[in-house]
Amino acid sequence: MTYDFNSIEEKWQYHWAKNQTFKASNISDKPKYYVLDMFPYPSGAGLHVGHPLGYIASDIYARYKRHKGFNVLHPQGYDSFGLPAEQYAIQTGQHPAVTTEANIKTYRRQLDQIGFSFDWSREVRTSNPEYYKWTQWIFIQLFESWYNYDSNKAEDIKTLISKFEVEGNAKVNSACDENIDPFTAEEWNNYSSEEQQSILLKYRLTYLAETEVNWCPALGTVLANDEIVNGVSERGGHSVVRKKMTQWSMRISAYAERLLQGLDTIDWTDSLKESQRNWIGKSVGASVSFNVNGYDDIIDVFTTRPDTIFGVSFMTLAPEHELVSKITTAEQKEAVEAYIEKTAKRSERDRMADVKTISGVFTGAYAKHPFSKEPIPIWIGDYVLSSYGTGAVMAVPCGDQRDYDFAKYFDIAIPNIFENADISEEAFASKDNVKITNSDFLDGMNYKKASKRVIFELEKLGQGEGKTNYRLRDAVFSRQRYWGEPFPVYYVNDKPQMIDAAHLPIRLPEVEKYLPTEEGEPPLGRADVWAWDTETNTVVSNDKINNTTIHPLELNTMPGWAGSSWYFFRYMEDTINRDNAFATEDALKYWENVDLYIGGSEHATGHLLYSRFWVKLLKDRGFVTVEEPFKKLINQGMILGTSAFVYRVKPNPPHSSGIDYNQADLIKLTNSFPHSVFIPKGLIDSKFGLKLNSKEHLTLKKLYFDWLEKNGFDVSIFQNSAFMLTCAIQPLHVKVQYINASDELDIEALKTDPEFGADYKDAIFISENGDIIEGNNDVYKVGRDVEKMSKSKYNVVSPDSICKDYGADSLRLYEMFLGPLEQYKPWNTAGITGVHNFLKKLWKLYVADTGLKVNNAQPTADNLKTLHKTIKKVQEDIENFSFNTSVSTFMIAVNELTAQKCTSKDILEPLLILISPYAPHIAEELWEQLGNADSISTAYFPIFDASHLVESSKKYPISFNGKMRFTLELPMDMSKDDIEKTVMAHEKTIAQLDGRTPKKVIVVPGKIVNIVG
RNA sequence: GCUGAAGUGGUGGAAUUGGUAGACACGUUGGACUUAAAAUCCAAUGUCCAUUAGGACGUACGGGUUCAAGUCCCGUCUUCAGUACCA
Repeated sequence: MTYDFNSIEEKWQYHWAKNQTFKASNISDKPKYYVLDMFPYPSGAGLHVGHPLGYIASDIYARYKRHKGFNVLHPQGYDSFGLPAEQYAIQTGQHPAVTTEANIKTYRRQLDQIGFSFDWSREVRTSNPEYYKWTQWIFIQLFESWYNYDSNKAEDIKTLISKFEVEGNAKVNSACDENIDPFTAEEWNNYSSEEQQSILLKYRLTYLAETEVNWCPALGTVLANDEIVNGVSERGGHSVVRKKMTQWSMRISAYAERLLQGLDTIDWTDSLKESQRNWIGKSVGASVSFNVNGYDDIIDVFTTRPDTIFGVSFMTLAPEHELVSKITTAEQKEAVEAYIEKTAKRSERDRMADVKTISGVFTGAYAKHPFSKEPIPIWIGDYVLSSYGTGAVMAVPCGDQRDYDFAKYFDIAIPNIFENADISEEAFASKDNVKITNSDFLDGMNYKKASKRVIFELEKLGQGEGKTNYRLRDAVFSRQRYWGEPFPVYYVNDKPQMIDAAHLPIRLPEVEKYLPTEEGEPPLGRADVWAWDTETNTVVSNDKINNTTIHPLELNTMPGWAGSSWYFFRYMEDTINRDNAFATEDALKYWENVDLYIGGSEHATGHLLYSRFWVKLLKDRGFVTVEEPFKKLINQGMILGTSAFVYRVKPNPPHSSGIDYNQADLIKLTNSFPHSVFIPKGLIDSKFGLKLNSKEHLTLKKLYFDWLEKNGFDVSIFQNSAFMLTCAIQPLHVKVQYINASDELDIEALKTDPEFGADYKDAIFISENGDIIEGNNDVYKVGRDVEKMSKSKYNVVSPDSICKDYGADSLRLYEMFLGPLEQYKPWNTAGITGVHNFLKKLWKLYVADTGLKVNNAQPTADNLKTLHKTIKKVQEDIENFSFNTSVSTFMIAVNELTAQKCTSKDILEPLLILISPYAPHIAEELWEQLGNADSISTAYFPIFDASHLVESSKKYPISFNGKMRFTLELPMDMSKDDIEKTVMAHEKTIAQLDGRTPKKVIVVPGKIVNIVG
């Protein structure tokens, strides 16, 4: 019997599905364990071999945990709202729901064939109305919440209203918009309902606000930063400007401190926690208010260096700062407006990245220093971002390098307030060893003392206070797109109103086109049936809008991260119980949160931060009991493609002086040279394209000259002159399917390719020794380079073909074998034969041509040693997520047991359990053949017994000055002194020393001997 | 720019707490089997010098600590990712 992986895998995949082998139960005596993958966006291209990497790792872990006696929840679903489906809809007119459904089918088929132990009964899709009903519901909870810093949690907005009714807003300590006017209880009670709504919006955890976006007037839409290349839109190259737009925002900043503190309670990598810490960006300092001369306005700044306040020689506002237009003097108006227009065209990322170009304009206005009362010139500069802090800085050139460069550039004074600091070349930015001088009451103080004093003095003046600032900004939650969750929001007199949760979901309306409207409204502006009837509580036709009972609905949709910020709770609930809650209390209580979460590091500051935010809100409002969604998190790396290149050479027109010929004619002829000639990478000369007068060069030259002659050009004029024929080289991607393990191109396959064959039909390939390849006389070697897998680079490898040719078990093993899970690594299909051969060897260990070989033979000591060192290593590896080394360990075990001719069931049966998380199909099959009725997934993991690994002797490496010269086998229990004596007496030692007396002999028992001298 | 990560043979990678660098594979070369090919099996394979014995060099680069450094410390370079509307 041979290893027929295709039928074995089909058999077991069918078996698992039919018997619901991996269905999780919410009632169990076993301890629970929740393993989750970041769910995929179902793209039209289907899976490539890079996608399942993390899923294989989590599947191994999930299967391992089952062997270890856990009740495992291991679900999967789809993040099925998103831009690509919408782009496709715009191009083809097909409804995104239709293409998404088709894509999901493909994904499911591809995932199924890899043999994952997913509980598909709990699948979720974010674009399903039964799912997004609850995304809308959570949005309403955010709207109905405010953040109370006194209780340090989110509370029902009703508790805020009660406070307002009794005591106004003076004592309210909450996360809210800046600059809210104070009011008394009496004033509050006299406000109109509309005025009250406006005020409450400034406190709600989701609110409407003006935010800046990248607006592309030509496309009539907002663009993401990465849709903008060099300041213009990626599609079409249209200009983009920054523009303010009213959008929903999430007050995530309210949770900044808790998001920061919570990091200490979760088991994530330090690097990931560090990125979140930096993203949250806590800094402690002071806010300082500067009065603007001649106006009532003040400019608030935040500074981490209040101690340097006497070093301020100017202020810089972001060009978008609201005061700029007001305070700019008539003389400066033109320059300021020109500058603002210029910066509106630069993306924020550009502005942050570019620190070399210094630019700015003086507004003509002055602020008053809070202590010295000196006038301070107010500038604008695009190095100040409106979205960070207050959009204004007090510039201290002697203590901040950017301020210093700005001051130098514009010739602004740089007063030195540091004792013994040299600021002739650069700013003195250190906080250590600071001694303040020229600073009135701060003279002689250090950073800490001076900062404290300044804050004290500022508070006395009422011009500032100590303040903690976070870089974390509130998250914009509106998207001007079609394919996302609709908001459960309608507008009465432009004031947003929530639809009662009882009437959810609000389903996406039909539109005839997925583009923005001509007026620049989002695609939902095209819907005809998109108004809310407050009497029937239904969505009705727009023409019924009367603004009394029927009102317009919100036209924006929610962003991609909305649905993914809570999906892990949905899986906890069985599908049948999902109607009345996002998950029942029992389910939430049982599964708590995700024990192991695996996904890409690109989500470090997006998804992973937003999810934590929503979970904290849901906890505050009493819907869940956990503070953090993901206890342990592993980032998997990316599998990159190994692109293949062929190199097309084209002759450059010769250029020779002193000969009479028509150069223009020659160029024309050369450009129409009809042959496609390809040379292998090894023959490329960086200077001339080909090595001059080499064989391949002469081949090209002959073809070229023949062509010239055929067209009536007399080539003899070049024969005797000293001209050089150089060529241009053009590397072209070719499909990696046509490349074998030795980087050789299957020329025939390329020439008959239905897609590109025509381009290569008459191509001439030259081999490494310079000959034209005809038939099988030689091979063409391609060049290789590692790039991201992408359709356009023809380096995409599909798991379908791998499963068909080698089997899912080979794919699973190989993906793990490639290297550490978290690392980026290139895929090269050639290497898969290694693990495939291993599986064949494994099979042969159990099955001979005549049938099963396994018997009840007594295991030998060697058999037991091999088995137990494998148990130990594999268990350690899985627990450390070091899956690549396990695969090597299996190979070593099988090699050893094959050499030992082991047939003992006592060894081979437990070995199958060790391998089953990695290669479940072959393990199940052999397990069954050994006579087991139940699935191997229910078997208990073998117990490691250290007694089988005890060694009596050790092969000591004997080093001289740290260099290993020979090894010596000595008993393990030999004393240090005896080891030294034995080694020193050894003939090889004497030969090495050559009569010298060693200065020192280091003996580390069980490890090494090092002789120095 | 800022933040995070990575650099070891021809290739993917291994190396416990600082203790024999290159496990395990791929590829390559040679051999067995075969009419031949495939499959399978065996052997060699970091680079350089040497007939052998053996030696020198070697973990991105430059320093340092140590009996001993891929591993620890300082500095430099290169590559990748994120940078708030791709998911």
